[in-house]
Amino acid sequence: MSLRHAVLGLLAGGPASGYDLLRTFDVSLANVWPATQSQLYGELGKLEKSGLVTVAAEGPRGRKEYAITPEGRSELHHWLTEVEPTQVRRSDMLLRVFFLSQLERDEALTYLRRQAELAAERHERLTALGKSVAQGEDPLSVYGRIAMEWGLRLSATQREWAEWAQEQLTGRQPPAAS
Amino acid sequence: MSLRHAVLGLLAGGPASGYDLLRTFDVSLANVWPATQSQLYGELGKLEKSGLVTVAAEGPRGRKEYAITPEGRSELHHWLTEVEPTQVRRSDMLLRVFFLSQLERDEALTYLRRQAELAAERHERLTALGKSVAQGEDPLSVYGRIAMEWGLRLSATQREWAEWAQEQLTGRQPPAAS
DNA sequence: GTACCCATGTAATCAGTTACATGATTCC
DNA sequence: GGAATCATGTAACTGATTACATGGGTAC
Repeated sequence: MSLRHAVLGLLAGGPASGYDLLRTFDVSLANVWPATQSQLYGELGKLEKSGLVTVAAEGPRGRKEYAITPEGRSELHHWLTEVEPTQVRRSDMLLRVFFLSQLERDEALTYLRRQAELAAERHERLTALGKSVAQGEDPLSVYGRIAMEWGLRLSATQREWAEWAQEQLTGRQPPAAS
Repeated sequence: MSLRHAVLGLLAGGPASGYDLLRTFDVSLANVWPATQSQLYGELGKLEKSGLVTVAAEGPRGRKEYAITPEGRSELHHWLTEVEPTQVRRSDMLLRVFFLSQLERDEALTYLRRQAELAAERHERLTALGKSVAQGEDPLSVYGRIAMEWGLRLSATQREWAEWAQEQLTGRQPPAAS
C-alpha cells in the first residue's frame, strides 16, 4: 500500500496533475517505487474518494490539479513515523544463487562475474546522475543525496560481494576490474 | 515469473510434494522468494500442464510427489544462464527517505536511527542462523554461504548508511551503537 | 494541417495474499 | 478418541503490468 503514500508525499510538495506526477515517478522515483500511468490515475481517484487529496483546479484538456488535504498530510505523517518499512524480499538475483549448484562451475562463475559487472555499471550510472544534479543545501537535496548514497553503497556492496563469491569458487583472485 | 523457477530449482535437487516444497520455502527460501501455500499448489499444477514437472508418485493422503522433467531442467538452465536478473526495486524504506523533508529534523533522525537498528538486528539474526547451520564443503553449503554472505553484507551496508545519514543531518557522530 | 505532447481513462491479465474448506494419517 | 500434522485445493481480493482508446492544445 505504498503507492498511495508515494503520491501523498509528492503532493505534499505542491499540487500537481496525474500527468505531472507520472513524470516525477518516471524521473525521480523510478528506482524506488515505479508506477504506471493506469495505476496512478486509479490511485488518485481512490485518494480523492477517501478525502486525502482534492481536485484543486481544472485546466485545459481535462487537466485536474490535485492537492493534498490536511487528512492526507496526517496520513502521510503517520506512514512516515509510525509504520515500519517492510523488508525488501524477492531478489531473483539471489534466488539464482541458491540454484547455482545445478550449473557447471564455469557457468556459475560467469553468472557471478556478470552480477559484479551489472553492479559496477549501476554504480557508474548513479555517479554520473549525481554529478548532473545540482548539489544544494536545501532539505530536498540533502535527502536526495542520502537516497543517492544508498544506491551507491548498495551497488558497491553487490560488486564486492560478487567478486568475493568468485574467489570462494576459485580459491584465487578474480581478474582485476577496470 | 520466478516462482516457477524457484520450484524447478528445488525439484532439480530431488522429487518432492507440494507440502515438502512449502516447508523448504518457509525455511530456506523465505528471505529470498517467499511463497504461500495456495500459490505453490497452483504453480505446481501449471508446471505439470506445461510438462516441466511430472507426478512421479502418489502417496497416502492424496500426496503427489513431483519430479522435474528434462524440459524442466532445460528451462531452469536457460533461466539461470541466459535471463538477466531483474533489478530489485520498490523499497518503501527508501521511499520514505524521499519524503523525510516533510518531517521535523528530529523525526527524520528517529527514522534513520530506527533503520540502523533494524539492520543491526537483521545482521545479528543472520549471524546466529549462520552459526546454527552446518559448515560443510559440499556445493550446496558453498552456495548457501554465498547467499548468507549477501544478507550479512546488505544489512551491514544498511546500518552504515543509516548512521552516515544521521551524521549528514546532525553534522556530528550519532550515539555509539552497542 | 499535421505531428507532437498533454491528459485522462478503461479492460484484461498476472502475481501474490488471506481466508475458507476438507479430509487422511499418525501419535499418544 | 482427540490433537497434531500431513496434504491438497478453491475463492475473493489487492497491487501491478500491458494494451487499448480517446481527444484537446500547441508549435511549426
